[in-house]
Amino acid sequence: MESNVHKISCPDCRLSELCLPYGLQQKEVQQLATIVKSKRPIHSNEYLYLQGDACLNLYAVKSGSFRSFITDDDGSEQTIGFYLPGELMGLDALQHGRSTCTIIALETSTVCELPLSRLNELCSQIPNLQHQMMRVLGKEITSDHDKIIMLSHRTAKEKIATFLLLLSRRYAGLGFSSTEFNLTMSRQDIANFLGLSNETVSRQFTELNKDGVITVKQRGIQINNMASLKGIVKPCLPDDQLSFIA
Amino acid sequence: MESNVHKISCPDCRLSELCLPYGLQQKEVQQLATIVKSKRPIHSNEYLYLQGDACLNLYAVKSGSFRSFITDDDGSEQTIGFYLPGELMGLDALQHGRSTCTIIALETSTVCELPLSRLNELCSQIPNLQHQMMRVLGKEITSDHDKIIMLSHRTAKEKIATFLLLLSRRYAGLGFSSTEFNLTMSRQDIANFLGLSNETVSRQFTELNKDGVITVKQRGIQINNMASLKGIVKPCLPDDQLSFIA
DNA sequence: ATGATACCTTGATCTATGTCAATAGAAGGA
DNA sequence: TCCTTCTATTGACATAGATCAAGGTATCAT
Repeated sequence: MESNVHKISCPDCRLSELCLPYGLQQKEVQQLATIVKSKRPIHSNEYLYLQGDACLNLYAVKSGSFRSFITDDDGSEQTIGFYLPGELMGLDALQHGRSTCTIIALETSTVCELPLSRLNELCSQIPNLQHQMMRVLGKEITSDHDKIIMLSHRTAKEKIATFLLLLSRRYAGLGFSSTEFNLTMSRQDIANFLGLSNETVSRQFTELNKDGVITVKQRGIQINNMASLKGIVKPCLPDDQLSFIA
Repeated sequence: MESNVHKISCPDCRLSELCLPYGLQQKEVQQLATIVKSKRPIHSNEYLYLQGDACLNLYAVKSGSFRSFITDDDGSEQTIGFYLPGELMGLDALQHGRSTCTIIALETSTVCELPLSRLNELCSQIPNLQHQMMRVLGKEITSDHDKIIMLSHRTAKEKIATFLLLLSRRYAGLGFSSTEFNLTMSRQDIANFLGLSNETVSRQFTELNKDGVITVKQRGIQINNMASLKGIVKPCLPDDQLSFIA
């Protein structure tokens, strides 16, 4: 079973600037790498962990993408967020060591596992790492606040435009095209995430397509007019604050 | 100016079980107390800090209550949360040391100030404190997730019922009545927080009052039928998970 | 007390978005 | 390739809640 665990080298990882090692000195990154475990690939629709599971690790996305959602007692699901490479999952379990949501792979994906116990020890020894953890947690909180604003004060069109714009930025940050990408999640997932019906999501995509702002071919998205897209999003997001949605 | 800063004694504070000292040993609580500063009272409508301010402290509510909100570039406000005694403010600034929201007192209130630099040092020395910080941050995150669910998947009536139920629980946790309390925020604040218009909030209060579930006299709330109120809230909140809304 | 101001309630109407229903297109397995 | 299944689109209709407008009620300073 331990054959699934491989040696990891954060210093060589092309995501290290986006992930926990950010801001650490080379020596510190190497220390961090000693506690990181690589896991076997997780296939589409496989769970990373289930709501209620004991969860004593953080997980960094190495490749692929994930969706997190909370299941109500009545069985209904609420998508909380999507995760792309370099982003950290498992912060929801920090409170009680028990996950409060389920995380599922949207495509074949890989993750790095960081045991919280070891990570906490290391934080005591490496002030930079402690600071970086605080930054990451602070970012999660401000990103959640942005989601709260979006859900309560934006129209369907604004929500879709914001969603696309943020994906665009996140892909760009990963070195991919900011104007052409494939959605790894279904319309239903997007709808649920944005607090809309899937029909409304579909109609908004169609409209943006008709207006020439984007070209939609199923899950393939091409942004033709970035300025218009930004114009739809409320001016409350001054460009550099668009980093949310995790 | 330093006359505003008083010695503080966490070990004697009746809120210590709700606040950061929770789970710490007596000696550790005393260590924590050495870095805590008491501040002069903050009056109604005074700011604790403004969005964009450098903010290198956490603040614990000692008495009174606060509202936090984010202001868009177009000037519109979104209330993010309300804070009661024992709760921590300032977590939004952890990412960049700069606050992302404004916090305003809803009544004359007092706070304890914790410099982040000192707090981080102390976390390195006291593993229990480090864990408690993680728990607090984890709680903030799960509480934000609950807000996200509420905003995107609940009706106006469910939102109001949830809001009242959670206030009730928080007051109960503070040793106050769970069935009778005064709202310290306006209808407008509640509406904005829940993503509703103030008219809708007003109508929902009126309806709950007519149905005998609660008695509303302006800002005075009396819960007459706790069971009905819980019945309105979706079953997704299994009683002990109602601890959110900060 | 009195007036001014802010807050709250209530009613009438409008609209964005949800819901229901049917169709169409992709994807995957035999 | 064809059939099944899942996903996405489109249309018709219903409705929760927003908006607009008016009136009522506290609160507060003078």
